[in-house]
Amino acid sequence: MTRQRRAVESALAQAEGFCSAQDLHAQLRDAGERVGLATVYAQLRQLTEQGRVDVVRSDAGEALYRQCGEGEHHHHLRCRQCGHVDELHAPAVETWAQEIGVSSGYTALSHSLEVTGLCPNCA
Amino acid sequence: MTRQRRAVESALAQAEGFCSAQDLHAQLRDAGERVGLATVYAQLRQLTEQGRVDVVRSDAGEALYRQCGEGEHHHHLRCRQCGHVDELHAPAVETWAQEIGVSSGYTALSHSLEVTGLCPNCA
DNA sequence: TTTCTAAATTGTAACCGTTCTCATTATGGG
DNA sequence: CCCATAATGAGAACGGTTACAATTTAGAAA
Repeated sequence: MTRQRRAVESALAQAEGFCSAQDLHAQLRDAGERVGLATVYAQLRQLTEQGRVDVVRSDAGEALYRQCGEGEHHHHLRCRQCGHVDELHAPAVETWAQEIGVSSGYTALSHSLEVTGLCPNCA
Repeated sequence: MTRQRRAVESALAQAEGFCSAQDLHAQLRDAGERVGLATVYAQLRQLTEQGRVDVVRSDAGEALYRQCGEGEHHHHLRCRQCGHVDELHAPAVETWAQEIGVSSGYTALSHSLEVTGLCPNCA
């Protein structure tokens, strides 16, 4: 348990929702914590392997990280054309994902869902 | 409508499920079609903008493409530890995603869903 | 506390998928 | 057939991520 490890976890906890490794690195630098970028990546990989953070990929291909079990979980309805994003809440999908995983013997379940289309303005 | 355009569309149609730009490029090369990698990317971008193909990101950050409206649509249950993937079929989620999009005025709807966890072997 | 060893850290270089550049080639209307 | 316009594509550039190796650090043992 090193100073850097604590710093990364703390930065993740402070961040709301998903943020990239480089965001975290910049945030730590701004906060005066000297942590190497390679270390941020290493910590994030460990945390991911332990199932303590979720990873999704942005459209740009960047990896975005979020602490598991944290606040509001929701999904996105995104326009392919203009990039506009609405939030979706779908309790039925939450329970479905949980149950389908459990029934296959999986644990530490998480999921990601995105609906894409053309919004009224772009159609 | 160029020879290369037809070749890319044809390769996409032949491919089952998602495949990467580089896969398509290799497939075309093997089939004797001379198409530049940059052209494959350009075509895929156009097709994506038109909503004729879906894009998802693999865990490695590669963009994977799939023709819209094509055959079997399904989702994945993936183990975070060993990478094992099971296919999921979820008619209820399909219709939910469709309806939620339509009710927001969206058209040309598509969606992606992935459930992750630790499989029985890795738990 | 001091010493020691294995593990963590980190700057830099490499990697790889993707995008950009721009000279070349092809298309299709007139 | 000609020409203006757009598409093509080899190679360079780019950006996020990972590998590497030298240095530093944590934590146990003495």
